Amino acid sequence: MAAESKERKTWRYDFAAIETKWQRYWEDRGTFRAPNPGAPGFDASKPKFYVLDMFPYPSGAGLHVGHPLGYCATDIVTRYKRMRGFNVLHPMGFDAFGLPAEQYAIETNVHPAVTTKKNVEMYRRQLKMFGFSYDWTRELATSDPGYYKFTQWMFKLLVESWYNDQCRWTAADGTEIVGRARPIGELVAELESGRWGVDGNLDLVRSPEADGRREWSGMSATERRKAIDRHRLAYIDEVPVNWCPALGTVLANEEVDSEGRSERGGHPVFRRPLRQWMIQITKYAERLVTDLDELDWPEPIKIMQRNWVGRSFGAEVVFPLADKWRIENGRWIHQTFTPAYSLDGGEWPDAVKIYTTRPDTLFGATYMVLAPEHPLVEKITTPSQRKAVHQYAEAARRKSDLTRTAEAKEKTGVFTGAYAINPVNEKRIPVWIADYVLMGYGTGAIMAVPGSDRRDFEFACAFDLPIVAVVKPTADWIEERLAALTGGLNEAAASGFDRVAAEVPELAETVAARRNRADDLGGRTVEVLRNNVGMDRLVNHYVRHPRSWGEAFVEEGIAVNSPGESEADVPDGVCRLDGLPTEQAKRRIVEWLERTGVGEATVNYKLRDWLFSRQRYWGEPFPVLHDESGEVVTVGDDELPVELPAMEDFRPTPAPETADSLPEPPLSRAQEWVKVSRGGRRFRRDVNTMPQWAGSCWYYLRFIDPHNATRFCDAAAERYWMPVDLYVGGAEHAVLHLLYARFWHKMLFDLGYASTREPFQKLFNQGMIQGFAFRDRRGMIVGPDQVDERGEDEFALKGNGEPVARIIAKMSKSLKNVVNPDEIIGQYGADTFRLYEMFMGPLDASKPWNTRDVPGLYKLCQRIWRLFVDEETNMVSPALVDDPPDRDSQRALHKLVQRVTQHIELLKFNTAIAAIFDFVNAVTPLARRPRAVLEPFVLALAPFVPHLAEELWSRLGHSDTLAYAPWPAYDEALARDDEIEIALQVCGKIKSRITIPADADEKILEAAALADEKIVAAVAGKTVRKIIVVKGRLVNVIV
RNA sequence: GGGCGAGUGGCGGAAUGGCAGACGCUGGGGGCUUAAAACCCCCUCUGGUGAAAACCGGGUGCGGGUUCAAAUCCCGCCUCGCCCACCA
Repeated sequence: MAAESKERKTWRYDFAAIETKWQRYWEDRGTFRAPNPGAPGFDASKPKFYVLDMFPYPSGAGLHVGHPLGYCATDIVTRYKRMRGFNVLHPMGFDAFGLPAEQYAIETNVHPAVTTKKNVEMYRRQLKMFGFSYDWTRELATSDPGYYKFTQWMFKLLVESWYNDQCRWTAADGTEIVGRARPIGELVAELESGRWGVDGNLDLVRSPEADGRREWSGMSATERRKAIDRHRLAYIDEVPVNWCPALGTVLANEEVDSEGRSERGGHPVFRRPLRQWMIQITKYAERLVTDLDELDWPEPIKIMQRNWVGRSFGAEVVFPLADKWRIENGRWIHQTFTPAYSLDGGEWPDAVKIYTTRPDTLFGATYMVLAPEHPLVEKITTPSQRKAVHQYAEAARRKSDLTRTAEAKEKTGVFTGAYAINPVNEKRIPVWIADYVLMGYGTGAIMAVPGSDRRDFEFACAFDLPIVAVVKPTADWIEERLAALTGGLNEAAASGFDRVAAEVPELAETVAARRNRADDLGGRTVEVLRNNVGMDRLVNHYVRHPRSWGEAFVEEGIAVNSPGESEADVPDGVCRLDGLPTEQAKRRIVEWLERTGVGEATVNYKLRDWLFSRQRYWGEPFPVLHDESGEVVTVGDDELPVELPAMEDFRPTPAPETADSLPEPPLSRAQEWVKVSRGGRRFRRDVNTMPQWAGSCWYYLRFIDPHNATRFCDAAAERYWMPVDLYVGGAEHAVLHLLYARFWHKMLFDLGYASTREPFQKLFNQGMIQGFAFRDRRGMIVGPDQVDERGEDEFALKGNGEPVARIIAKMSKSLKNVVNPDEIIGQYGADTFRLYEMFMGPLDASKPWNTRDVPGLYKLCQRIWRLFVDEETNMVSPALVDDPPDRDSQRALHKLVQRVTQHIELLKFNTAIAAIFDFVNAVTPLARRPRAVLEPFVLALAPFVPHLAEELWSRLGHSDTLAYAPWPAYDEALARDDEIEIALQVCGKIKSRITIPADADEKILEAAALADEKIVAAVAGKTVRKIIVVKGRLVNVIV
């Protein structure tokens, strides 16, 4: 405790000794152990609070200063809630499986199990230095077999369940839900009983007399298995992957550059289909969107999740192929089916089904486009087009998604030679293929409405296809377009404009006249045009000649160019849209589509099924076996965990750089492990592993009961602790982790293993801690150690003095601006570090680390220390007295407690700490500081600087930890000032200030203002028209 | 291209319709000290007038608007950051 100075003994604030002492105390006594219900020491009378951090991925670099930002915040909340009398669950663990560990292991040639263990130890040691009040008995790591045993068990649940999307049920909390994951046995029972059948696509058919329905009794064992497998929540499908033979590994889209080469090494990458596990997260799309409404999450995160799920409302419409179908008296007749094919309930043969969000624009569909991979392409392409179509489709297939996107500027495509019939106007329209249509969204085919869609417009221009406007543009849009077309005198704009002008003579004349006067053609020109030509003529011109205007009107508006309501010569049964605003037109056309059987309203989602296999070593093995015929069975629960085999060589296997080589995951080389026999049958284990997300999908549940060997978590404990009341982490997980975990939780909820519909009730995103970096004249990055500060915002290179610019950027090795928390703690202590990070600014803002600011917080710790401890004697300061509190120190205390309490609740720690500064500034000068004021102050300090607070608490004579001491109360009346300063304004300008009793009412304030001599002077000679009095703030005199 | 967020002193930030710049850092001045460190006190948005006290004015990215009153609300623009990106 004692730091000895050279000349005389003083008893300084010795953070190192204090922090070590109290960390040991907490650890030895198990101060922060949180018992589960029923366990010894559990107090059922207290409410619960579950505070969760996003657990770290233990990388080789160790903790950097960004990690503790969120952890400091949750620790403050945790300690505060504990003192408010909550049972608090606050655990920590490690997301220890995953690609970076494997990559690091490959680079350093050390086994990932070894590096992971080492890194976890380093992280744990670093985390403990901060004095976070985790219940360390609950620590877990996702790579621990005792943990992934249950990850595998949950994967088995996915395999052994299906999603009944027609199941209406009431959850225990009373909510009505449509759709529910159920054990696969329930589906089998329905099929076996004959109540349900399947159709040709193996979709479920529930009505007994539906067309194409196949009965269970008439199916072979293999067919039955296929039908069942197709409905499992986890299923196997052929999915294209980015296969890089040279690296011997499959790459994520982001790891492939736009040239189709690997980002690392620049080796060729091939798109190859691979049999992989997929998870039907899409079944939960609707619930993942609607359940967001009741969560206390930042709105931007909710928006991101909604966008990711991408729900849209529209219609599916059938476009029959022209050489197969004709229409007679409103009835569709197929050429070859005799008798005429019945449409009731069945799929249309020889027809293209499209999805659109704008069914109101159906009359403007002048051609169609299929994705190059669309299954119909083969079938409909005419012989003369076959070669071109093939080439195009093949080229598209090789391109990665990224490449396709990168080339998005130029529209490309090929005509198939086939025509389809637009069902609303019975026109023959050509069918094209183009890579701007994606197989993965909607039906993989579109109707092209170049008059109402930007991409279709570009395509129609590129290939000279007809463009029909079906929505009347607004005057605003026409003006904007005109301004763009006539803007300035530049040639390109003018030539675009000339096309319009050629057909509207008055318009041309006006412009020519102005052009001759060398006037500006922007701005006012539009005004002149509007007056000379008239907006109606311009709007009508667009409706007749949209192409001339160079851009499509894609917004909503009034329908045009379709049969109108009042037109007499329209045959019966034709849909009339003209004159209707978009919303009504949509409703009318959908009704028409459904009545005539060529379409229906549908909901579509961008969300895709989740690709769950990775061709990597360092992950959870799949708990499944493949037999020689390809049949898949799950292993028994008693065989879990399926342990990852210890392999000397965990590296990927490079393969020859040919397009037909296939990835060989590292596990395939563990030959003894791979081969399994059961009951005389021979099986092979799945050699893929699960993605890193798997372990983090349910770790918050394992924390509740981490040592349970028989169940992932005790049911009663789960009911007690869930949901997580506060979840803090970085925004980089806004979509994927949080969406996957929500899905996973809902699956467990449906099957009765989780008691809440959502896992994380409140979410908070911490901002990023950035760093300063320096850039010299040539743009090279220079480390801060080589830079001198020359003056205010002026920096120069050490040595030659060349000026450098300071930038704020992410902390990274390449910018040489990473700050190591160990160093800061070594120099100033954990309490100072915690204060600094919390005082930097709002928790959710990104802000730059500036080590220069740290000593200010260190000074605060020292000042607090001296309030209590006499440095000469190492005794409690003589200024600390047992007097009853005087008004000033009492007010300071109540202000402090009020502000700290309110700001902790709002997670505004920077301003809470400002309140602590204010308090210290207020009581430092006092010669006598009452114990009744300083004791509660220590308690209010405890969440922020727990070590210092414990030390002071014990020096004040308490023998027990303050971790469970009741949080100090405050009285708003005692926190209030007796007198306050009021601003006096004349016409909103401050002219004077007065000090007046805080409770002065409006009348007194008004009178005081009018009596003030500066106000009297300012209003002299004018009539006072009005006086606005804001109590406690200001008086504004209007003259 | 779309979505989301941000822009306030030399710096981090405070104030979410009511006194702009709380609190901290940096810098400057002073005190204590043989001296230094530490510590304590004062000043520190800006222009003008003034010896000074003080007084007058401007100011929250830019331009407009609403209001007695705008950093805060509305419209338009600029810059930066993050996420998504041909989603029909």
